[in-house]
Amino acid sequence: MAPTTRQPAAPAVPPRGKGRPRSATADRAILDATRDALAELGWGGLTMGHVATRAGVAKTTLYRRWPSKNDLVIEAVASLFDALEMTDRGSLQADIEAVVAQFAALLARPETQAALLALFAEGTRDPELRRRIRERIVEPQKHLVRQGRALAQQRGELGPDLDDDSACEEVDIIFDTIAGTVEHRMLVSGEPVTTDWIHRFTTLLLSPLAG
Amino acid sequence: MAPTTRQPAAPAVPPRGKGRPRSATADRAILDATRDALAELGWGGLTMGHVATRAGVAKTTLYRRWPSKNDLVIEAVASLFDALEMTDRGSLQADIEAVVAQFAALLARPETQAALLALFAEGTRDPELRRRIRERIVEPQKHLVRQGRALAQQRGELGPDLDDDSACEEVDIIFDTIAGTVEHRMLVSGEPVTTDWIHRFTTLLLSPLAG
DNA sequence: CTCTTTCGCTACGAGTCGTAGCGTATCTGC
DNA sequence: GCAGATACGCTACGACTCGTAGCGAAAGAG
Repeated sequence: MAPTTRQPAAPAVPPRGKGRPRSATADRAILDATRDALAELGWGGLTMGHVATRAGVAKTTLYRRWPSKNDLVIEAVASLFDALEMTDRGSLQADIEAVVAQFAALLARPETQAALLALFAEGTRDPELRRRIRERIVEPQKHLVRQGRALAQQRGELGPDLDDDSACEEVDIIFDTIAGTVEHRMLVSGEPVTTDWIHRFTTLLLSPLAG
Repeated sequence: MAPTTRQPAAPAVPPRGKGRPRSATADRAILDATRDALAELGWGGLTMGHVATRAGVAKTTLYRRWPSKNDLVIEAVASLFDALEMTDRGSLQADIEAVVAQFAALLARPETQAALLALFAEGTRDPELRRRIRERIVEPQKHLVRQGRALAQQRGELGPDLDDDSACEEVDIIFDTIAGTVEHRMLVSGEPVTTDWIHRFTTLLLSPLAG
């Protein structure tokens, strides 16, 4: 596998150029085929040729849009995470539990499991890929933590930020704890994340406030 | 990549058979070469042929011992985790901080990073591989949690187990939280795990006891 | 010394990778 | 309309990796 990952991947809005525009249908077919193939074959079994055939598209067309498997998969997976959202449910604990439940449901999907960890694995060796993962997948999740924090501050459950730096670090530690723990339980330990487990975990997480 | 992962891999103690015994030197050379190649090329760049050449061994010899890349890597990586140990430092918090520091140092090694996540990724699709990972890598770590728990109970920092089931679940949740959080911070967020961060994380983790 | 197993070496078919060249299809600007 | 530009599907290619098979030589066991 080459260093890879240089291009900014397929642009969301193709620049209205001169010649024949790229087929949006093909884009969707390719990403759908990628997710299907991931669920069925896993990361190691996913081949560009296979995706192309399944999408009813020439292999060349894949490479015109995404220069490597990483770039293709990151786009196919990232869109799944767009569904995550933070809704005001009246208390910090309830808000967290709802988001964790959404996150767990996402990680239960077969196409998410192998893909996410394999992307993380490649990311440890490719700083550019890691940057894209953080930008496209991790940051949107971290945003949920900030939202929940702001809501809790409005309710008076949390005090206001002391300074920006420590607030930022606190968001980081909370985020790594929630995401890391849920991922580890589901993907490594391979045990289910039930509502009961979520409740106990969230209680543990919030106990500094209770005391 | 085939389903793989059927054989119990190379036996620790070769059965004293009749003919020429397998070279223990070759075993060590192969595992060392695997770790080196992992650090240098990552999971995707690691090829059986490359490992064989680097170890000064025929490719056939690799396949006689480990039937696939997974089996080879799991053995090469698992031995690194044997170094983790729990020592009595006088308090639960100090004990945890010491173990987390060891764990973080291990995850900082380049050969551990890509390999661990790639193994986890394959494990999501291969139950047998996941079982071997849990047996060879996860269980030894979980044992540290049980040790720390027992020490804390001796000191009176923790009450005795109520029943076996809930104790077991508590060990699970603690373990997933510690391992998941540290892994997520180092391997996904890509941020350093300093002694200061460890202290703050451990304090958060133990706050239910403080209150 | 013989028997058994492992050793390194070479070669093989199958599969994947990423690229190049071709003729065709489709959209834009004149 | 028509010319230019671009994307399309298709085919073929060399380079690489995979996992296996067959060989003669080496090394320990009895």
